[in-house]
Amino acid sequence: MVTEPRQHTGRRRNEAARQAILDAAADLLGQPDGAAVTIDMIAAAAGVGKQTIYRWWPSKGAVLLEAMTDLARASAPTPDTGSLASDLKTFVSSTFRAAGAEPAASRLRAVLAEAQRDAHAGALLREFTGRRRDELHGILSRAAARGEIAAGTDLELVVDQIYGVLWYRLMISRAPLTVRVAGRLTSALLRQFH
Amino acid sequence: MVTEPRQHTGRRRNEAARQAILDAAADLLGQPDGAAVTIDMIAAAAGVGKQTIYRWWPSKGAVLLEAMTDLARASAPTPDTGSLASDLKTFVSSTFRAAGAEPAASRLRAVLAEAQRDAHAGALLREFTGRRRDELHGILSRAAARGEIAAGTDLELVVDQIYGVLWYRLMISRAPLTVRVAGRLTSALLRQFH
Amino acid sequence: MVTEPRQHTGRRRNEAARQAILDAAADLLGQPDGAAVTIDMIAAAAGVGKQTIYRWWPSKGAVLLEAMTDLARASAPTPDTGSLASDLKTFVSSTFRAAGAEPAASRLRAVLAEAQRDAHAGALLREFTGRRRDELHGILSRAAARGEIAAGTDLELVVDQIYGVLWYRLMISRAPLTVRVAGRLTSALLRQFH
Amino acid sequence: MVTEPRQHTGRRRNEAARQAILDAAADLLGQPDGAAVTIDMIAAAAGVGKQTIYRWWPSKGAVLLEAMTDLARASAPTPDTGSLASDLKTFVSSTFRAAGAEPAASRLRAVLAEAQRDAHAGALLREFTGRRRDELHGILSRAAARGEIAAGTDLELVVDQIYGVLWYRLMISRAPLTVRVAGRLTSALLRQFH
DNA sequence: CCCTAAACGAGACGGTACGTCCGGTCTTAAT
DNA sequence: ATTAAGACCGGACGTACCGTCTCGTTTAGGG
Repeated sequence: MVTEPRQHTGRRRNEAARQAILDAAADLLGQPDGAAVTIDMIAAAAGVGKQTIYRWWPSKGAVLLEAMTDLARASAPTPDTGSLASDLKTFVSSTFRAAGAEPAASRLRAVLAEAQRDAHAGALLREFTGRRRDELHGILSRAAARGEIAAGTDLELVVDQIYGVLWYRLMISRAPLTVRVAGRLTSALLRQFH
Repeated sequence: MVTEPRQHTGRRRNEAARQAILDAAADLLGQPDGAAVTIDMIAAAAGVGKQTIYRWWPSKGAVLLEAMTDLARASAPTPDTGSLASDLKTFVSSTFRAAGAEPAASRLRAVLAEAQRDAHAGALLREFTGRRRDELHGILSRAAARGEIAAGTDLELVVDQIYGVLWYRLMISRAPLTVRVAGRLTSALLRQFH
Repeated sequence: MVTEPRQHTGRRRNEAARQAILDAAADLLGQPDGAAVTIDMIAAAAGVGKQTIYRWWPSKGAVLLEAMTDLARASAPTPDTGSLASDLKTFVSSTFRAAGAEPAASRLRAVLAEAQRDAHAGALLREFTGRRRDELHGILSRAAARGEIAAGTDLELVVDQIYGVLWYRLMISRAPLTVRVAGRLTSALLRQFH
Repeated sequence: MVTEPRQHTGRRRNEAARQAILDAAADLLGQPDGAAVTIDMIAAAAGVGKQTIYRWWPSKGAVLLEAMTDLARASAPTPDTGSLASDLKTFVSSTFRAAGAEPAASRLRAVLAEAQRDAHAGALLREFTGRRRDELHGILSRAAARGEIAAGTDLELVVDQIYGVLWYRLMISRAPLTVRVAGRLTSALLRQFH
């Protein structure tokens, strides 16, 4: 990736450089061969000095996590049709479809590995997944308020079941994450709520 | 760890050295601080040359996976009381308890990270988890044969939910993996089957 | 050898590190026990990463040769008294005395061995010895111009005879390289010139 | 090099294996690219276990030296025509011609380097060169007895000059070792004797 | 004729050095 | 003050080689 040189911005943070770093990181993370992403690769691809990265992020993992998070920000809004079955199916299907396809799947795998070794990345991953959990939890708690879920149900555990299946298939079994699977999982959970 | 020198075994593989390597790897993997395990550390702790490791394993990840697998071999037998509720509760509880406690949790985290970068480790992890899945699947399919689970239920997806919750809590949320959680998950799944 | 940390010099070569590497190499080369000098030893003694060595020199031999060359730079000036007998005796004596004594002798032995295996070292050794040959050749050609050496004498061969005796005694016979030997060789050569 | 398997010789040393080792070593030493010769290469080329080498030689250098020495054994006899000029010219010319041509030159270079690091090789090299010196010394001392060399001439130093030029050109300057050079050197030395 | 002892081919082993790679820190010169 | 550039230290990587070791096989030669 060759770009024309950026304008310097003097003593203010160069927003274009920040974006170039995140773009380069996201791009490299998505390589399907799962090759390791190094700081030098990111810096070279972004046309940036390494110090410019370390001035703003505490570690390589933090850059990767933020790059991944940024990509996922432009995601589908939480559905709210008033029906648990419909909202849940929509949410789970779109989540599985997005996470299961390349290059997102590669990115998630790389980022999870990074998070095991790098405390900053671990915290950012927890934050990222926390936001997603909150959306899902919102769907469930609204349904519970409507009486669609038996009182006393451990909603956190339901969330774990859904994201557990997602990450397990991504990281370990590499089984498919299709809309069909999302549908089956949703049906099973609805039975669980009776 | 200083030991007296091992006997050589001539041109045949030295089984004692093999075991020393796996023991050292297992030991280092269990360090609670999550420090990275290096090949040099394993070799030094085992009193072995690095080449002796690379002669028999294709990569560091392969050693770590085999060490972890060996540890887990001496695991609890699959329960078979004739009651799904009882068998499932027993299995999930003991699995969660074992995986959630140190030093196993640290080992699993390190090994999962390694498996994302190292194809050999990935294959061995899939093999290892596959054996555990098979046991659980056995419990479920016996219950299905007895009519305790509705025909047409996707048993693989049930297994995914259980191990998904396990790995998700280990890797990402670091939420506890207690017997209490195992009980709630078991109850929820039983409701899925009706 | 523990020293306070060096100043960094940013993106320009750190001259202090360069000198520390050459000093360490020269120092290690002079060990009288003839122990092999390794890159790790040089790096450790210089307080430098190995990469800093390999960034600037193509091989271990190149470092050793440069270290040795640097040491020899501060050598005696070429004599020029107007008398061949006097100039030659002075030059040969001081050369033999310097090369035959420790730690120079150990250094020359190690460096010659390195030069047989390492093409870079070989080229540098040729360059180093070439400079010494030139000085000696200057003495001889000035004398030839004065008529002290018969026309048609192969001066290169005379130089070979002198340095040949030096290196042969250093490398192979380990016979002494004393002022007395230098005197005899000089006398023999003067007879040769008649 | 593939050969049919050798006959075992029971509890007596296998002479064929000894010769195969020396042949392989000599062959590998003569490789013009100056590539390093390893024990494993020798063993493989000779179809021999490494222990069979180390049972009979104390180090790699010792094998190489013996291989080289064996080759040189079939060398020209010492001339003795009764004339110093003739004998010396013959000896020096044939010596220079043999040592200066491939593959002997490569072998000598490799062996000299080995001798700097390996004490066994050093001793054997000294022994080998000593035998050659003795032959040359014989020529000179016979001439001295005939009065062709002035009394008091240091014959050892004459020998040093001849072998010094030889080894210096081999090891360092890589200047040619031709019959022409041998002739000039002989003439120069004869003038030393007057 | 059998039995023991030594030599052999093979190759695993412990250890050491190699040259490469990468993370995170530092400094310079330019903006 | 921020940037691009890239040198720097530390340390892990995977490979190569040395010299030692043990196996199982083969033969010689003494009982």
